[in-house]
Amino acid sequence: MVYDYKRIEAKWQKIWDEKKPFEAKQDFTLPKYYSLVEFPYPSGQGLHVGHPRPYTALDIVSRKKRMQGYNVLFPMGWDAFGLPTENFAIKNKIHPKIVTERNVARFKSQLKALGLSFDWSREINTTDPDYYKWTQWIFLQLFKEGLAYKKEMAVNFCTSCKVVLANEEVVGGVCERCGSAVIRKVKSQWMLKITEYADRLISGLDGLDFIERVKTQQINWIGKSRGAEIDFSTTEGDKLRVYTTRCDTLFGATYMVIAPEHAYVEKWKNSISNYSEIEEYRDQAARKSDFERTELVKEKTGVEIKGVRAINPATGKEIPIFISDYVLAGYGTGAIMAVPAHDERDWDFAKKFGLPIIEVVAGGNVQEAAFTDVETGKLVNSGFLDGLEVAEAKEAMVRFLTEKGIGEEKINFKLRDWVFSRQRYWGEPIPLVECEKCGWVAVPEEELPLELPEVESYEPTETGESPLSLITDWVNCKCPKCGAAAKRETDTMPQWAGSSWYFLRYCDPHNKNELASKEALKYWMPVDWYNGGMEHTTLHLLYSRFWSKFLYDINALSCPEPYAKRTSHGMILGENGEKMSKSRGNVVNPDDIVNDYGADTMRLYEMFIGDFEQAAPWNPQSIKGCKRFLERFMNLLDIAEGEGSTPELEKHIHKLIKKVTSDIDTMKFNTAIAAMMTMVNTVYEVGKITKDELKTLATVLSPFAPHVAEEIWETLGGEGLVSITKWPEYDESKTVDDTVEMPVQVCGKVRTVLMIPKAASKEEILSIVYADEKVKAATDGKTVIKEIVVPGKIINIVVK
RNA sequence: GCGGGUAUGGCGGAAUUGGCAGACGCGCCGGACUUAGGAUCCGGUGGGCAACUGUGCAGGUUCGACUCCUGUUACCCGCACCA
Repeated sequence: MVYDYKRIEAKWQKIWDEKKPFEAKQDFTLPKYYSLVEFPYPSGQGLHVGHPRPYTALDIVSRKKRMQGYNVLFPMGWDAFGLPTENFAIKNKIHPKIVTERNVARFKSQLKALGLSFDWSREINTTDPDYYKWTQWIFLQLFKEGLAYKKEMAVNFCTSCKVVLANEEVVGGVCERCGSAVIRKVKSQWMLKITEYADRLISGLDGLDFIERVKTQQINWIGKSRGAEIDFSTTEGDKLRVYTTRCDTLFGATYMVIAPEHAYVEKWKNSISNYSEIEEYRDQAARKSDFERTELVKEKTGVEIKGVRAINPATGKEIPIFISDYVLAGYGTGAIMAVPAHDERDWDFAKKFGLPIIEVVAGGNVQEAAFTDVETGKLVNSGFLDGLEVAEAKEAMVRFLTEKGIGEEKINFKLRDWVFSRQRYWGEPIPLVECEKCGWVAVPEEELPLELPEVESYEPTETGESPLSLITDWVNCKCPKCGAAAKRETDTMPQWAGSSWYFLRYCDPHNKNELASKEALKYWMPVDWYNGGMEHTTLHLLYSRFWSKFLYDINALSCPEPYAKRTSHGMILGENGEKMSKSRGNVVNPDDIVNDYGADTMRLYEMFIGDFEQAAPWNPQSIKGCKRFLERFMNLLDIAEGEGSTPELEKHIHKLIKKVTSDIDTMKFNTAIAAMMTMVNTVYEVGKITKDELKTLATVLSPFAPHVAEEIWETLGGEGLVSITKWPEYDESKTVDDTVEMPVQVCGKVRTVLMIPKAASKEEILSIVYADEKVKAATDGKTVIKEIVVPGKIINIVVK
């Protein structure tokens, strides 16, 4: 039989389209399973072979769950707002809506060609006003609950393009497009108080089935730390407040550092004798991002503030104050007490500026390197703390600070609030109006969606404002509260907004009155299995958990955590082992693979390429192995005869079903396929198989290579579609062998392998072992010291 | 720099979680069929003639270590306005 994949795939894709076997049922009494993959950004380049990896994986999971009797929701949609589309629109003077439509059509046809079992009746698009109506609605609820606020924030601004740039568009400190200098310009931005949920975003992880590295990365990103805030008095009379996690080392604080943006720089202006020097340093620092500041730690920079000094409240000594960009304005109080003996960054700085290093925790040589161990050291040179362990000293210091009224215990988070404004066109308009009398007022809910107005040009304005600010008809409006003349917010939302709740919309995508009905949400949520890239761990995953928790708090959602299980796939790299990218010229287009080998081979290869969680390079040579396997599988039709079972195959088939069933659940798709390959090889060795058995094999194959499986199933006269037939069960007793191969070691070296009855006792095993010639040869004339027998595994005889 | 990962034949990877290292596939070598083979089928394939030796590197624990511990090197991902 010729494997005509083009004919087979077209045929079955058409049948699936017509019979719609993959649509989720609206019957809320059935056991449900919600599997989710991250919806793509429909870029102009189309799909590359990295996309189908997670899609195929969860398609396999979904197909198997469906066959196991679950009502499965496996939806797909488009995260279509964003920069590349907007930049393309600017360059080519095409409406981003048109660009999006075009890209979506391309993506969809590419996905369809892969035979993925998505429920296309629930397709969503974040740029659809019927969708973003609810994105805006959620924002308004956040606003009403006081979780949205305005704050002055620094943005990247290209002086030549006159455009606010995304961090990604700033390369090496200059504008990616024109190469001009990028400055940090302060703008008033909408912020969302995700920090208010910081604790719950940590504790909520507890019962969840997330892979461990996702949990730890989220916890570290939120960065909860227990420390203290301490007031240092200054020669100016003000108190300078610092945050520290090591208040036990207060006696060793020999200088202080404040962030360049710290408000006191301005406040102390008249007392600072070297103000111009300070000012210059501040301007320099403004040109660096937080990342660059902390990255280039090799050489610390800073300037002493001359004319103002601080007093260490523990020692009573006067100490100098510096400004330096290794202290970030956004973390803690924007000021630190520097303890060079016990902090590496302070140590580097102190060495460079010749500042005193005083040891206060014994255990290292602080003139050589900072001693940061908190487990072993004891306090010294620290008055009332001397002799205490670090943990005890922290407690004692907090008590001391509280009693004296110069400080207190303080919990801090690294997590920062979410900057929610973008000075761009292609995003959801922020539905707020600014009225001179009433301040910021929400657009009434019945006026949602607040649609994007048509503009002439998508280019941001000279001043960096969003292009919406030029549409005066749109900007000028009446205050919904008092009716006076007012102006609309012209910033739009970041792309993260639409993706922070899309999984809720899939539950009830055509609902006109709610973001989704309560019943649908209650039935489908939480998502049972969410797979996505590791790169989304700290932003998208936290943002969407934050929104879900908020919606739970306002009773719009009945579960506090949106995802019961989260896994992550590895990247597919180019042939050269590097990340696939247009600029590297190593991108592989799935269309070519589908065309040359067929979708089933493509799917199989993507799953066989390696450990699902690990990155793997693409290898065009290896693909044919998967195609050969499918051909050999199909050719079994030529030898399949009769009903019932073949004795030589029975055990193998039960083992196979067991292995594939559990391998899908544990994402070991590669070994599941290897087991199927071995099975086919075994059938050819045995030389016969019944039609019933081949039908079972086709059922097991069907989640992986659904088109071929349907074709085999139909040829054998199977009833209906194999895609929704019952997943086969296995008999545990038929998966165990009565005799096992056991390696026999002498002094840890394998000397022979013996067949041992499974039920044999230790004595019986040993009598078989000692009867063996090779064992005799290896132990002859030596004394047996120890005999280790691990039933079913290994025998080790230690001799002298 | 900070946070999270990874390292096994020529290549992708497997190893029941402390028990035969290299399953399965690619590639390669040999053979069959053939006018032909970049098709198919059959056999072989970590290194070494061998004793042996091999899981990034250096130690350690153990009857036994790819797996656990200590140290070390290299590479990959993220770092908040890319998605």
